[in-house]
Amino acid sequence: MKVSTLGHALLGLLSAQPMTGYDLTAAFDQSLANVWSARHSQIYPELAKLVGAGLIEQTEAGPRGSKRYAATAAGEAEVRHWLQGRAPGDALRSERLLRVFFLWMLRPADAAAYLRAEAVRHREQVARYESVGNEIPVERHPADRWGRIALEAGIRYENTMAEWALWAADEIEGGGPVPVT
Amino acid sequence: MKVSTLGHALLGLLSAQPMTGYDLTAAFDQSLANVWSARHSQIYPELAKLVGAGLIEQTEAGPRGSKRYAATAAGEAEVRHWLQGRAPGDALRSERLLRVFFLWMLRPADAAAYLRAEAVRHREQVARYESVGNEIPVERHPADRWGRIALEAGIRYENTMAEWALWAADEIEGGGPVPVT
DNA sequence: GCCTCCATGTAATTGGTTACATGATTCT
DNA sequence: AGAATCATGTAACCAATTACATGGAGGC
Repeated sequence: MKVSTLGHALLGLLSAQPMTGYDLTAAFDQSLANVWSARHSQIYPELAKLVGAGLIEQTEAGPRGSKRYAATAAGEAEVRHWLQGRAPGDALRSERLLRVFFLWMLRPADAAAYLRAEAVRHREQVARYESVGNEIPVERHPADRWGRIALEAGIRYENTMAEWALWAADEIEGGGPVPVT
Repeated sequence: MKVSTLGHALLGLLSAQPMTGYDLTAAFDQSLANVWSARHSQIYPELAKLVGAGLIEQTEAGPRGSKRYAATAAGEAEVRHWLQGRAPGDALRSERLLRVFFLWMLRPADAAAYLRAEAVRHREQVARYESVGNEIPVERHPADRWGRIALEAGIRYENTMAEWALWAADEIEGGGPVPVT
């Protein structure tokens, strides 16, 4: 059975604690949203597949027809195996960065304005991340610690991009036509 | 007519100079590969759609049945419009970063090893980017300059992630159990 | 009674990758 | 003659988003 990235993410979450599809959807909307996203319409069918593969099992049936799942031993083993296998190349796919390749089509002042607006957006994201970080004071589960570490990656990434955007804007607007060599 | 991101990328490339589908495929394999990727199987149908929408036109028929396209005035206008519209949120979707959330399932030493290996991979990518940068000495088209600027973003990004990964590894291995507060 | 949140599912469509398929030109 | 490269296309499949659809439980 081949398990998708979404499948591995669900298995990882369900290895920390049993959850319903609804809870999992919320997890993807909150902490996980910044590295991987998924809608409930993708999650529910994936849960059914994982049950079929014996990687998770339903542990409880609650009110409103809710179903709580937990990872089986096989499921946890699958996550560990995934974590130790080769990670993909993961070339970043960014429409925002793609646009940069075509900024020569705008007047330099407009291109610089675009970049400065980008810097602002990246800084705003830093602020959002930092407020997320402040709202999780206590660590209940070891997983929380890793959430913080991933958050730090996000903060550093956004700060780097903000700095880059300002540098690029100056490069274009201030720097004169073309500094060959 | 709604134009996809791929469509805009093709329009942008064809605004710089007329090219064949083969040439465009090569462009996506080289410089553009780091921000957006596309295979020929996606490019050829998209070109047909853009012709249908009047955004590009075939300017020349070469040997081996090759077809050269250029952006029309409407096509160039569409790119400029796209560049000035709102860029999407573009939350980074990274399987490599997703894994970090589940590293609590490994022994700390294994988790740290994973992160140090990540740092190495990011540094390797920096080296690759830098050699790409050295291989484009002269700027023929204004677009080349923007390619360099985008490349700089890639270099800064990879360096940031390498530093973060080393920091995280130390945090886990050296830092003791849990630094609450 | 009404609104909000909890809770689960399916269908349609788009975007993207992998695989299948073919053939012409150029270089050695 | 054979290999590499140029060149274009289609089909099948997978991943992901948006829209459709339904209903129960709890709070006001």
